[in-house]
Amino acid sequence: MPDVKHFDPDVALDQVVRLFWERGADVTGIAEVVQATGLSRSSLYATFGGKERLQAAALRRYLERQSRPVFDALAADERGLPAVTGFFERLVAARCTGEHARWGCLVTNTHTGAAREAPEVRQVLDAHHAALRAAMRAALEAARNRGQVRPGMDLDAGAETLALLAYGVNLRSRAGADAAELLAGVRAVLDGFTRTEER
Amino acid sequence: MPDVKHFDPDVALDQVVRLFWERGADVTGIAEVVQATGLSRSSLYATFGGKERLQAAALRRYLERQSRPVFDALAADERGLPAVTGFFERLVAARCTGEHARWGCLVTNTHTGAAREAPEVRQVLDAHHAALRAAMRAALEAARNRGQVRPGMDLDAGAETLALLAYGVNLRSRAGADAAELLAGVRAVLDGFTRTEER
DNA sequence: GCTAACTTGGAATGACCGTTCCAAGATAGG
DNA sequence: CCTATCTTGGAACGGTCATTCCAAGTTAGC
Repeated sequence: MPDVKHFDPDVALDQVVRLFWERGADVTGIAEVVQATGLSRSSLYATFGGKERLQAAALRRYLERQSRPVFDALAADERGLPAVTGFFERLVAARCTGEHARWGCLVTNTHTGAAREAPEVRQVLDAHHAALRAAMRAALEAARNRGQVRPGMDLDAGAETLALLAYGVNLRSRAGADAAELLAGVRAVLDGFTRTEER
Repeated sequence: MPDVKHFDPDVALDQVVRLFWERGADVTGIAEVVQATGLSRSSLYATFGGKERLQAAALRRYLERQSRPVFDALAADERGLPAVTGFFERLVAARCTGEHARWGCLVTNTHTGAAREAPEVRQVLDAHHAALRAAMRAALEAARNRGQVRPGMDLDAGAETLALLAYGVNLRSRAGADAAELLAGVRAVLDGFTRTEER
């Protein structure tokens, strides 16, 4: 017989994601969350718990809605190195232009924040890293099967490299890095991974 | 005929650097700075100005005292790729063990913080990136002169790569990344840069 | 030892922090 | 329509934020 929620928690969480992503969770007060979502403090706390739990929820949402689809597409892409190149080209474009320009990546940003040590948060950071690495690894495997990759290459190490590179791109983009420079940095790695005929 | 300072501003700033580095500038209150330095609020504000100017000063200090010496040593190292390898080995060791373990890099951490858009701060971030890239570029040049590098490589792009990689290492280390994985990621890049005989 | 110039400790400021609480409102089953 | 149960708006909480201010203390030149 109870009353029912007067709002959609899913929509609200998406708005929180945008807020934390653009402004940074640490420097965003509950008052701003209230304003952005239109919820009252009561509803917020009743639905999501305190700020730390809200931040963890937003982070999980970001991973599922923003990162995961891209990772899955990369892992399923059979083209090999061109798939990796495409991934980074889209990444740099998204980080430097469009509606999310200079927002960086919420997961990357969280690495340096205050919540980084909270278990609920750390778990998402690690899950993100594992998923990114796995996708890179899958793409590199496809590349090797197509003979695109230099002989004897360690695919696990290469996947870690590409993941670290993505973090670097995300980080620098938030501080205004030049898109062309980021792309050049990406290209140099992939050139090094590529099998060369003459040499 | 005035009174003279009862403390050494240089020592105080070093203590602030440690505090901001370990805990994060955004979440560190002035009260903590007062406690760590032993100064009074009056002396703090009279000497360094407000928090934003203090943060910029600490960042400059970090760049000069922590980063610059390492960058200079790298740039002056004539060994080529082994110099780069050594740089990253020491970096990973410093980030994952010892008294600064899991602190990350103050400059890297600042990329995602609230002060990242303040001109005084942005300037240091850019200076850091330029110095790091230049040092990497110098090391790669030495490597090419010694025939260690694969033919036709773009040294500027390679330097950007290595800089981005360093940011990735710094970032992930602050969230507890495994040293061995980080080193593997580094190795894969350098292997790709290396000239190979047979192939 | 006097005084002008500066520093220092510490109280006070108003704004904002995350969180709690409660009275009033809304809902659905009986 | 009634009532048990949940939601909602909004006030209120104690704490902390960065910053300011001032009276008291300290110094160096005269």
